[in-house]
Amino acid sequence: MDPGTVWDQPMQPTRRMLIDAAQQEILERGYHGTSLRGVARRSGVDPSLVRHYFGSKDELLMQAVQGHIDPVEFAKEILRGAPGAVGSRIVRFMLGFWEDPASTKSLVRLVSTLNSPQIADLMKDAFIVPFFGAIAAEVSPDRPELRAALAASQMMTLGLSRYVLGAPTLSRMERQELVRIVGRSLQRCLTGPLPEAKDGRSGAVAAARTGENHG
Amino acid sequence: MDPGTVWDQPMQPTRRMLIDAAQQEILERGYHGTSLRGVARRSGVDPSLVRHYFGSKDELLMQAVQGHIDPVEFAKEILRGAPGAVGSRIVRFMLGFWEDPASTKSLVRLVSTLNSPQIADLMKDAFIVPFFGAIAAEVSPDRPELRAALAASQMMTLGLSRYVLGAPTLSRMERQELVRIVGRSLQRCLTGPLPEAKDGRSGAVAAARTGENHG
DNA sequence: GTCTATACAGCGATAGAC
DNA sequence: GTCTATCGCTGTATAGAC
Repeated sequence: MDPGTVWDQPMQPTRRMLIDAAQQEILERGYHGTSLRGVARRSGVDPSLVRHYFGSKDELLMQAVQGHIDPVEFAKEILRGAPGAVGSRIVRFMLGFWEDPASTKSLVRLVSTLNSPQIADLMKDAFIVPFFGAIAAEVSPDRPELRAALAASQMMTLGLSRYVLGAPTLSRMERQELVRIVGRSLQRCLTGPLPEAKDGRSGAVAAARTGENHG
Repeated sequence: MDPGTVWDQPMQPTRRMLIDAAQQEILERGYHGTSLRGVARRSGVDPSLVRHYFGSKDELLMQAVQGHIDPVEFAKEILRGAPGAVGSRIVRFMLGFWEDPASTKSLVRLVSTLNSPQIADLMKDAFIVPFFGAIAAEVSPDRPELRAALAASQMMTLGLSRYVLGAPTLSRMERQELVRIVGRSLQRCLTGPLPEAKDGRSGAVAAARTGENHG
């Protein structure tokens, strides 16, 4: 349960330095406030060098945000333990992920998600969908894709509200209470019963279910 | 339940034209892709005129996004009806808000929220907190601020996932099914029992509302 | 008040020299 | 690999016309 080790892997020192600088810049100035020139300035190199390494601003920032995550590996961690407490474990894991004092990278991710639809797509495809998908596929009795989507929604907004936007109530809540409350809600999303359609729409539900195709 | 009428109120025609142009630009090019010069170009005026009216780009975009909303008025609409179905009514209302074909303004708001922390703050303070706060204050038996925060989280991410990011599952779900599923979850947030602390900290004014919830 | 003209520093991108 | 020069674009600022 130590996300930090997964992201960092050897790369050329200059490249590494530029990415670190970019992460700092994103945190301090926001995604769009970060410039190639600023990253170069902070690193003490020429702006064109940044472009030489990354080709474009977007590519630099994508790499600064992406890191190297294996969501399925994380999902396996979560799935080790009682299925009835998977909600709590997800919340605990994500809080640890975001609050990891050893690195600012997880917050870079959150901040960037808010600032750029591109990065949001990246987060979605590279982490959120496979992570929650793997968990729901294992523990959810029916319509796992729907349950994964709902659970992912809750966790993403929890992170954004608490760490980025600073929504008053969620920011002040203690970790333990969050785990309890959000964990329970998540658990219901994943393994609780889904509300049933009241009229004769079960056909539509069944169709939606079989026709579900992530694209 | 017609959000559109609340936003529009008389203002100088040039100002109005510029704001409309800004909203279009935001929708087409994204928040940061929108420029004073682009708005001026679209409106056929000099870029400096835009600055004369709004002072800065941020101010223009804030006004283009803000409109004139009275969240408490909306909350009153929601509160008219059975308290046990307030969750469904919120979802139905918000979906109508976002999908209103008569105007693109609600989507401008969503898109902008994703793109700029400033706008996100505005949305939070001017709409989300008072809207959900007013509802929770009326229907939630205990800790209404916490319940409002949780409910707001769910709705915001539903909107972002469905309309902006295009998360696969949530985007394809039918309106009716969303109302049912998310509505029920919202209802639980607002009026259901909260999980109790093990050290007995939060006296979850228990029982009372066992009819609607317990997923 | 309403509007235009001009100048400025900064940005991302590109081409090419060493 | 590293750097210089240059392009068109941006937001901002000031001066001034009607």
